[in-house]
Amino acid sequence: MSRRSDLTRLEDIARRAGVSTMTVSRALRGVEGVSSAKRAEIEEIAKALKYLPNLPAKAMAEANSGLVGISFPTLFNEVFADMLQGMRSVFERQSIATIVSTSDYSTTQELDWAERLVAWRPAGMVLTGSHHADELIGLLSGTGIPVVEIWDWRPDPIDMCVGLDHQDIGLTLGRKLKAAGYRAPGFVGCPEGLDPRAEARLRGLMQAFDQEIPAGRSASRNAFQLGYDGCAELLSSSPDIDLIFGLNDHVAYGAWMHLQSQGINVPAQIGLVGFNDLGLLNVLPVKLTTMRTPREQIGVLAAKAIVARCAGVTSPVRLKLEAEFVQGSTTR
Amino acid sequence: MSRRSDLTRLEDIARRAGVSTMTVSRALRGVEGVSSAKRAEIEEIAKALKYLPNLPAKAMAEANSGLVGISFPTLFNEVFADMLQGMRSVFERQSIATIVSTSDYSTTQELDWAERLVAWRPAGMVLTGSHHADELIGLLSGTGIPVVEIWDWRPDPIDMCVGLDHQDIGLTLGRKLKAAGYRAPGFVGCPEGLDPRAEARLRGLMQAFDQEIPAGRSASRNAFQLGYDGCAELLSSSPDIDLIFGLNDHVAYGAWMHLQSQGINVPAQIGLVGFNDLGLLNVLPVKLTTMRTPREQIGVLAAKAIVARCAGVTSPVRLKLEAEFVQGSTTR
DNA sequence: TTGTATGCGTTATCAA
DNA sequence: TTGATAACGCATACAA
Repeated sequence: MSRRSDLTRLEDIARRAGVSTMTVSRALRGVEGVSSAKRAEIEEIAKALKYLPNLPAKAMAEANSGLVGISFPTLFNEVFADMLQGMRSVFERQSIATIVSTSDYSTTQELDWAERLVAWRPAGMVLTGSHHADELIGLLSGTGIPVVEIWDWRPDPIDMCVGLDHQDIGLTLGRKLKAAGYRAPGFVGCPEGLDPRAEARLRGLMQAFDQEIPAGRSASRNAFQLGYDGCAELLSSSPDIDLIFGLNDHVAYGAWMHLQSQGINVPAQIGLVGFNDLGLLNVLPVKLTTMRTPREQIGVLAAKAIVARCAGVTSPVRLKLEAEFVQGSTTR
Repeated sequence: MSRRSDLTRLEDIARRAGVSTMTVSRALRGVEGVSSAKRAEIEEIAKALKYLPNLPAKAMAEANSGLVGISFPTLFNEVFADMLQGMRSVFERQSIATIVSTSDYSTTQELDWAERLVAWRPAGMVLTGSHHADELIGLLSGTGIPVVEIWDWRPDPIDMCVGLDHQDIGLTLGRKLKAAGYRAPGFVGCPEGLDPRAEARLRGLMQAFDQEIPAGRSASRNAFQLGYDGCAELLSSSPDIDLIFGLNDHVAYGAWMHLQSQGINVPAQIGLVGFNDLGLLNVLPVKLTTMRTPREQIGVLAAKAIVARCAGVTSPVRLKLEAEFVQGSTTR
């Protein structure tokens, strides 16, 4: 295997233009200090030779690859896909490539990924949530890599954070529904240690209703199914509830399908509430009561925080965004 | 900004171990030609010093970053997320990082991404479908980068391909339903040039029924909504249909919701067919008739093809996989 | 405005 | 089995 690739290098352009490699480098990077005549000529030659920069070489010279790593629990969830979309819209404009990974809600997997990522000397990294393996801090400290934790907000992030205070949102939602007269809430799709955000929301909800946190099963790959089955279980174990909280919209959707199949009237007999305000809900014959979360915005702001840091801005970004109560027809 | 990072380098380990950098390099890579005593000592020191390889430097020295680029039309579609999952399961085992991009069904965007990717000197790239910008071939030719086109099968891929013959699948499906006695099919979510696979399936279906290809709107971000609205339109424009093909399961799902809302009995009055056999369908009170596509398997095989090529295997992979007819209760 | 010398961390090559 | 040297392609630092 030959060591040199046959792709055009700065040196090839330099030879053709009769200048030094450095002049070409400066010209193509848009750095000051190149006469506009030379710059134009160099750009033309570069285009003719179909020059593509050697990014690994650039990364090595700069001790920074310019890559950004992003870790999500899963991509089988529109919530994370939305945040990813938001980040991409910013990163693409800057020609920043992203290395996306999924951790399956495992801090160990997240840590493994982080180690492999650091080996790439990334320009930044984005983590979902605020629960991480202990070793992660040690790994990151001293590297100077900008880190943004998203989705979760907390006062003392590793570096920066852009997200929601899920417990507070749960509390707000719970109070709203308590004020609407609901007294006996049930929960479908309760987390069991996998999803800390869902747990935090649940804590807030319970606080509003002065209840214990129920045990339950977590939202797995098929949240619809979980909602459907979970609703059936809930109705048989707690027949006197007057309100059902779904862990998220998907779960609530599944629960709604089950309530329909049982001929239970929503909201007359039982109220139903989701979380996130996902687009898929538009197809429900009824509008689900839920909380709208600014997912794409979170992605945009997180990406901008990293871009700004790379540009030298050192402000400590800690953004707590709000969720909006969406009154649907599944609650009174 | 300091140029040298403060992370451990091979040289640091070499100094501590009293050997040369090359010996450390060989030892940590598992290359033959290092005494087991030295190897053990070096590995220990590397661990103590928390050595993480400098991958950009490695990439430059080898003229190959080891990264794999993957392009999808979108990630807001479980189909692509499934294929991604399959690829990841293979690449993660090999510690191969992936740069994933979405093209929004635009060959121009795909081309832009490909250019940026080639600049990374990737070990391979995966493209969705067989429709690409003309310039893409020129860009890739001579680079030696292994390319796999997935989802679509075709006899003459750029390099390798792993996918389905969508037209043939449409034909099979259409014949099956014609044999079941259906005569007047309608289509919801017809593509308009965006999704060539959907068009190919549609051609196959139409061929089975000897009909013209209908005009229509493509599946956008919210396929449920499209199915719901599209079904309404279809019923008013073609009241005498006896069968509805959804562009995919999501669309069919939306259509089903609309049929329910209109009190139309499925399959007694109208049959309904989807495509893909997605997990979300488990929550439907009825099992949808559809075609099951081996999405994760496609991903796994595509990734393995790239890994094999990197290992020196030169076999021309061209895999046509089959889809399986799933008889549900939405057709007779 | 332009060029020269040097370094980035790793691997290939060849010599010992 | 080990080491010295050169090279990968680009950017920084400094000189002209």
